[in-house]
Amino acid sequence: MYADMRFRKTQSAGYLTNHLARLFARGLTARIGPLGLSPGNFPALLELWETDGLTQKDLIARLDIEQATMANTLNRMERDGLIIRRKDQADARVQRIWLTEKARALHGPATEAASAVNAEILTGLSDEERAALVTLTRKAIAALRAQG
Amino acid sequence: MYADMRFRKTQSAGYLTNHLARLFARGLTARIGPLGLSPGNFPALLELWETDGLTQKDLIARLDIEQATMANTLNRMERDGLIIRRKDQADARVQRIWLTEKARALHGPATEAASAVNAEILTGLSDEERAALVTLTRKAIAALRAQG
DNA sequence: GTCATTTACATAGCAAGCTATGTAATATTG
DNA sequence: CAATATTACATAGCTTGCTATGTAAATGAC
Repeated sequence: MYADMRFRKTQSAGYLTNHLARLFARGLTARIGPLGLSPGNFPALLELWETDGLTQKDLIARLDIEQATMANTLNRMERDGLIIRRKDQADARVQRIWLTEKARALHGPATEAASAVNAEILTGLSDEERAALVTLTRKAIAALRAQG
Repeated sequence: MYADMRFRKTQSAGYLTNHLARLFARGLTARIGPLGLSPGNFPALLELWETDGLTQKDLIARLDIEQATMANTLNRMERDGLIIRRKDQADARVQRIWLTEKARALHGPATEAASAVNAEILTGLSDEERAALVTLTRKAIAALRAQG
């Protein structure tokens, strides 16, 4: 009489998005691992390639990542020779994050690798479908940001 | 003369999918935490609510999760009183996974919570857009599965 | 100007993903 | 049937996300 209302993973945006995100992460790990990078570095690197010398607070504001997560990621990046942290002159609480020469040199190869992963993971979709997926995903995120 | 070809996070399916997946995970944690569940339990629970007494290998095949990840998740679920593991009669290498009464009782509340999170995170999208997001995401995943 | 509050960051500890490797039981092979 | 290979699972150790909490510096209140 009534439709089957069980929860179906193949109809759940949350379930599917988690799965697709893991596929992207696997692909990115494979492609940027040889460069000495891991997926968690990527967000911070993108911001710093654009604007070097940001503070941890700046990065957090741009990336929707928790402060503690960023602090730990920056620790690993410093350990791996991608950044150095220098105290801000005006405010001793603030650490400014500067890319090393090594990290600057990885800009081209790393973003090319990321683009390749995007193409690879979305091989099953047409150009229009890929554009739609990007637009819808961005729209969902933006709506949440707007309302808080 | 030429378009700016920098990698843009707002145009990257991988970047955006990772972000959206984190938003789903945060929402799910908030909603199912009070039930004594966490997001990582959900995939295994969905399969076991459907078919109790699966083996770890069965779960892995259904979920595209690595064997070691599943073993650790099952350890936590056992610790938290959601499952028990019993040796298979025919093959002593095999552990069959059985839901506890507690876990069976959570079927309704947990799937309702997950549905609520899906609705909540996608408030910015129309019904048609939500359906399109689900379809595109599923299609991308399916294409990768098909080719291996 | 001192005391309380806020800010910026660090640390501890857990979840859940991964790869690599170990181990016991079963299956296969000569 | 003994030796080898394979299978099913466990364990170690890493990354990256989270919450909760600690700490030093700067700011604000009186």
